[in-house]
Amino acid sequence: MPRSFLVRKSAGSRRRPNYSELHDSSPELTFQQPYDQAHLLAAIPPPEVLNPTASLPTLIWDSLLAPQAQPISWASLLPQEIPKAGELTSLSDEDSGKGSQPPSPPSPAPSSFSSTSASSLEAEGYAAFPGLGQLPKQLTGLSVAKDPQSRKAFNCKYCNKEYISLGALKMHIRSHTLPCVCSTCGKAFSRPWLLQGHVRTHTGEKPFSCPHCSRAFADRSNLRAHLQTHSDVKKYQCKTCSRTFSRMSLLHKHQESGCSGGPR
DNA sequence: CTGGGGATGGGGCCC
DNA sequence: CGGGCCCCATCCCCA
Repeated sequence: MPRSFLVRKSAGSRRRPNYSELHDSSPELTFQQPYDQAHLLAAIPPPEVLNPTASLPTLIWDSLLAPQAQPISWASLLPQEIPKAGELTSLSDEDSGKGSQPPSPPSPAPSSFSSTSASSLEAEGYAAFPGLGQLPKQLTGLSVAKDPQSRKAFNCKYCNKEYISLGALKMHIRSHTLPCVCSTCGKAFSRPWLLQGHVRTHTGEKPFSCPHCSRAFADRSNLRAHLQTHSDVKKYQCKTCSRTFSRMSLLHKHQESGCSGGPR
């Protein structure tokens, strides 16, 4: 099942860090994507198994998403007191958190990025709505739309998306408020670990090493993708030409560019 | 056009 | 219930 089936953002907003405005999600989206098929494919392994059932996950969401109003201005979110650049490294402090974090070397300034910038941010950015931890009902839309079946539903005040749990909604709200701000560039993120990963782009830290080559990555997912390049068997296959790809995105591109049909 | 790296978002799960 | 982490998805960019 698609992971972001409920909360999809426009491609542009996701990728384009326009710090001058808050990206927003789209209006209610409840697609049933052909997408799952792709997932299934992703699970196909042995070459012999590579069959024409390969999917063609067409991404239509983005095109359907229109920019929304920005309920909260960036100005109001960017903490005037963004921690000095020096505190940056404190972010990696989270590495020491649970241990599942990258085997990164100890960070110089262990501390509390999250408790610093994040909280200060929250204090500021959330001033309007007392702490994310206790989302005000008026915000969460705890104007709770009780659906007909009497099942509780929580609506986001910003985009009106609906969630079946308050926790999910709170998490979603963060994507609007972006409480985690990079002290180096000011970019904001919805979750601390997202910021953490971002910070690595500044520090150059690459805690995830490929066991097959000398490459290292800042993100585990990217290492995983990289590992595919070492694999003889690519996971994603074009059902038209049977060609296989290491990434779904490559398959997408291949198909979108018009698969010639014949195997190469 | 293809392949791959970099960056980032979000749901689910675990503690 | 909340925080943190995992995993997956996807886009952009460049060679």
